[in-house]
Amino acid sequence: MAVEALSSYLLKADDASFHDQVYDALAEALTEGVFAPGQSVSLRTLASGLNVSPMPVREAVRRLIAEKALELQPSNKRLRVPSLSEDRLHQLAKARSWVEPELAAIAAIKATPELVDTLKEEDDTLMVALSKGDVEGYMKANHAFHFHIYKAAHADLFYDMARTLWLQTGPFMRVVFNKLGTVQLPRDHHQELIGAFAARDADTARKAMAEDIAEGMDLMVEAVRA
Amino acid sequence: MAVEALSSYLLKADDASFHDQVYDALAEALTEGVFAPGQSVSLRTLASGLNVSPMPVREAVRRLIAEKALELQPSNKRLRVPSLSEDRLHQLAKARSWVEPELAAIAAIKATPELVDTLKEEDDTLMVALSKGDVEGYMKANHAFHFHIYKAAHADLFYDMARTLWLQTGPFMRVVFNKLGTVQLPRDHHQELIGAFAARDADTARKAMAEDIAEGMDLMVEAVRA
DNA sequence: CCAGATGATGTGTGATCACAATTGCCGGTC
DNA sequence: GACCGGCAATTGTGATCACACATCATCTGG
Repeated sequence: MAVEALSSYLLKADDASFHDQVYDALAEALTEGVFAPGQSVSLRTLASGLNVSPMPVREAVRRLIAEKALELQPSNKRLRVPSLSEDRLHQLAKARSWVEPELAAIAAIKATPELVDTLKEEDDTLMVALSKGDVEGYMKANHAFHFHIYKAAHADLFYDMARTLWLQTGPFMRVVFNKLGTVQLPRDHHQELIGAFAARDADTARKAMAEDIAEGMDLMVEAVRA
Repeated sequence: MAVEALSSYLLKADDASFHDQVYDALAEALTEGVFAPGQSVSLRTLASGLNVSPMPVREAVRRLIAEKALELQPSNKRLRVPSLSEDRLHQLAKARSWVEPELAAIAAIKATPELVDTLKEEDDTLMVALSKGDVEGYMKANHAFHFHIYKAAHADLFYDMARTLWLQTGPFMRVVFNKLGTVQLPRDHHQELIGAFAARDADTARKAMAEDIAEGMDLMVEAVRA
């Protein structure tokens, strides 16, 4: 994977420290599947790719390791992107199937018309990407759709759990979606979700989100098995 | 809190890197409530308390921040132990009430006679501590009891979620228990759990664990509210 | 006697150097 | 041509230094 392209993920925010910026950049890159599962990376390579010294990268990476978005190979002590086992995928699916519906339910209660509008927009851009076969655009829009909801729940701990879970799911999501193509991508239950938020119906939101995730993860389990 | 006493938490394991040892030491100290909520700490202080340079402490602390066991004050950018809000406590309670019963259910299916024996022993030492009014002993034994179960589930992701949640619950658990004294400490549902593991009954294990946690967390919510 | 300025101390952050271990490459041997 | 030994480059880790900023104490001026 082109490490040189990493610098484009660095957004200028002078108030934030370097390692925070580096963390954000790497987190986004991982979530969007820039890195392949099993790919090995190195502090110095990342550092030069991001035009910073290895120091802030070390701290950002340490955090990503804590979140299991990266790992140190036990033998080498060398850095790499985790390759996903079917067992771990199942655990991720289970965890996501609990956390994210929960967030959806909380958000539904607190839902505002503004949120509903935003979600409609995000869903539109998602549909456009879907029809154009744009995998990257689909992933970005889908990510945005979900996390606008989660953010609206104002439940920091759950939000962060969801963020971490996506961080771990990201690297091979890309692989799976590239293999499948957008044709087979699920239509999701986004309309159902939007309706639930408009009606502030927590139960429907929870159920719709649960099904949305279950379908998506089933797709990945199938793809990984092959 | 006496930072000098920190070195006793450092267990000699030459194969592990310094920052791992430092992390383990700080994690255990946090789980056992050595640090008070809201207490501010510093890299150099911790480093000298652990007889290492600030470098490995930085990485260990970075990881603990990622796990929300420590935090950087937004104003100062200074390090401190998070003080717990009632809202966050509720989220912790909800998360624990899902993850840990789940782990108990998985562990029950895989339970061995050895596990049951170990749990019986742990419960005995817990009862002894309880009768002696030994808060610290109670907390250690309770921790050991729960995590022997979770370990037996062999579900890394869930195990780590539980570990992180305890890390966050630790600092003020001590405060609450000190305030309450061992007299009011819940008898727990440990016997029920042991029975479920002996019978490899997942549903009973899940239910018993759920009640165990619910009661414990209710106690803390009450104490925090006061 | 007290308030506000000023210095000293402590803080997190980042860069750089040193080091042991591992990896990868290149040339030589069988 | 395949295999193996040895050297160079790369890796993560830890220590140390420099810096900007916040905090706290002290001192000065009113």
